[in-house]
Amino acid sequence: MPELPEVETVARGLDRQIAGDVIESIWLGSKPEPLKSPAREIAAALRSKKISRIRRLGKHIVFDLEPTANGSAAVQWTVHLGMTGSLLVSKPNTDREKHTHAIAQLASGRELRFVDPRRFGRLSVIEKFSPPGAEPLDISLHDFAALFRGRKTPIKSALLNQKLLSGVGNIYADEALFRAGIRPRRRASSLSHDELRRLHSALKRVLKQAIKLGGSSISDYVDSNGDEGFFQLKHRVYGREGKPCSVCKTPIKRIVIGGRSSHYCPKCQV
DNA sequence: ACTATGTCCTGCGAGC
DNA sequence: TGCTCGCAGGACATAG
Repeated sequence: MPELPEVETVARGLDRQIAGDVIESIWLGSKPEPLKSPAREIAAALRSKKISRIRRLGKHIVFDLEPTANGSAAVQWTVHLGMTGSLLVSKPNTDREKHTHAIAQLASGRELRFVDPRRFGRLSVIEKFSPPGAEPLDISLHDFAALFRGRKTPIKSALLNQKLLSGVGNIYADEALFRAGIRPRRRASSLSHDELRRLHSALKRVLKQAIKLGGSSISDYVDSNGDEGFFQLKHRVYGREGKPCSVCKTPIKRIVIGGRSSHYCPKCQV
């Protein structure tokens, strides 16, 4: 589910709501825990910590925790939402949703709940998190072009490779390729300079617009308030198989690339 | 080093 | 109504 715009929306919402709050304690649920770090390490690292800020790096939500007086080092708590994860700020007496795997009790009396039906999400504690790839909203055209040099893989797969770009997912890869007029199966190394320029610009444009609209709510994505996004209304190809292209009316095609469904207009994209 | 494929999990909608 | 199948925003491990 959550790609860069959705994760950005959640992180901004959390920063607005709970930055400055203190995690009094944490409850970690059930057997196959969605944890990268050991449970006791996470619990110990979060207990009594003040959250100085919350932000997005790649598709990760990063909580900066202030060091405590007894000299413990400053650490970060990272949350990856996987396909179906959500982080919700709730009143403590509200019903616990099914598939709630972690709850942080905050000093303000609220709770931060991690809910994830498919359990692909991950929680972890780390000294300083850094995403593996470049930040799509910041990367220069020069560096962007260099990412794809000599790569035989389809451009769609390259866009999804988090070691190249951190944050692009299936929806925004398809939407950016449509806006740039490039077919998803094209070999990454085959793109001309002009195509790379268009893709670089289209990707930033689509991500920024999606952030403005609070992301795409396809099935169960909601932000930290439980509110839906609206960018799904702006999708031109994703999820529109067989429907007419918004530009030329040609039916949108759906193919599978690297195991991921990929949507494009056979006339507008070359 | 790079690329393709399978796997982890649960839920939902389509089709029979 | 109720079953089975395919599919779903992601990211890893593994094999070639």
